[in-house]
Amino acid sequence: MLNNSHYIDKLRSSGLRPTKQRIKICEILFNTEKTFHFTINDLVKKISKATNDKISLATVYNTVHAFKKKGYLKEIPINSDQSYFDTNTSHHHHFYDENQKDLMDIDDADVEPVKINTRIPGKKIKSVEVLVKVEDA
Amino acid sequence: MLNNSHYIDKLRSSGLRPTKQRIKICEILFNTEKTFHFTINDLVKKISKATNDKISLATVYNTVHAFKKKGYLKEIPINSDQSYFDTNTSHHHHFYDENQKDLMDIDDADVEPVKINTRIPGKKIKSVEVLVKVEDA
DNA sequence: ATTCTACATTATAATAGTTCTAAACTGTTG
DNA sequence: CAACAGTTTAGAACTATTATAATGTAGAAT
Repeated sequence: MLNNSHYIDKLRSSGLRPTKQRIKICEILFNTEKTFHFTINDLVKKISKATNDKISLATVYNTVHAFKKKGYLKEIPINSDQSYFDTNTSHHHHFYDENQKDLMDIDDADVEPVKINTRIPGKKIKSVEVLVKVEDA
Repeated sequence: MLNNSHYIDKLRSSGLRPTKQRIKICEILFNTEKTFHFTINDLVKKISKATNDKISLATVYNTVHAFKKKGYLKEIPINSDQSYFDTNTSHHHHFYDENQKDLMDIDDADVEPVKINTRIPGKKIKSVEVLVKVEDA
């Protein structure tokens, strides 16, 4: 509950009303040194640890989608039974450990830029995402 | 309904009993020149077009998972409300058109090999998959 | 400050994809 | 052919997510 004015400004400037639920979720998602990955379920757990006032599940979904739309979160393409989100919105790719079901960033310096030498007429590239699946050696 | 003995052998040799349901699904998935992408729902529709004896939804799921496990199908990592499968099990990447919700192969010759210059200790790379999201230009 | 209004939150219901269950069925082996 | 393990099946159950509609609230206008 340090300095929320930053989040309030951020929310307001992107056209989102700074409600106490959104501010709390900002604190949980963005008050850390390190970025991290989470599912909605993870986030709900973090929220209930962090506060006594519970936030409705619908609001959690709404907020995560709103933040994704505003570019504060990225969704990671992975086939899983649930969606994964990333607080690291800079360009980078992922390792996915199928044994531990663990998702890790790959430092962008460790991936050669992916060149796609073909295009689809009338379409432009929106993103290029690499998922490296790993397993026990 | 051409020559099923091929599928029967294939199934038997991978430890799957060649039931009429599995053979029918093999015909639908593998009797084509071109490989293709499908969801479970797509497959169910194809089946009901192709045969009068309906196959239970549970069997479709079971069979697709069995075929995936045996390496006859690949699942494509994409966040969608449903799972996408690919009868093309060779190495290649995908375009995903978010407007049309259309998934397309990228010819492997059109993608520079993706170099990952880092490793996770104790893990080996199982696959490297590139998903190129496109949108209306 | 009070009122107004559009935006947010909420509990709950609804939906959709997928998995589970347990009974009936069938391919294979002896 | 008998026996058994693997398979299919319908339907129930489960899970993640979205929709609904009533209530609440932030910010602007008065």
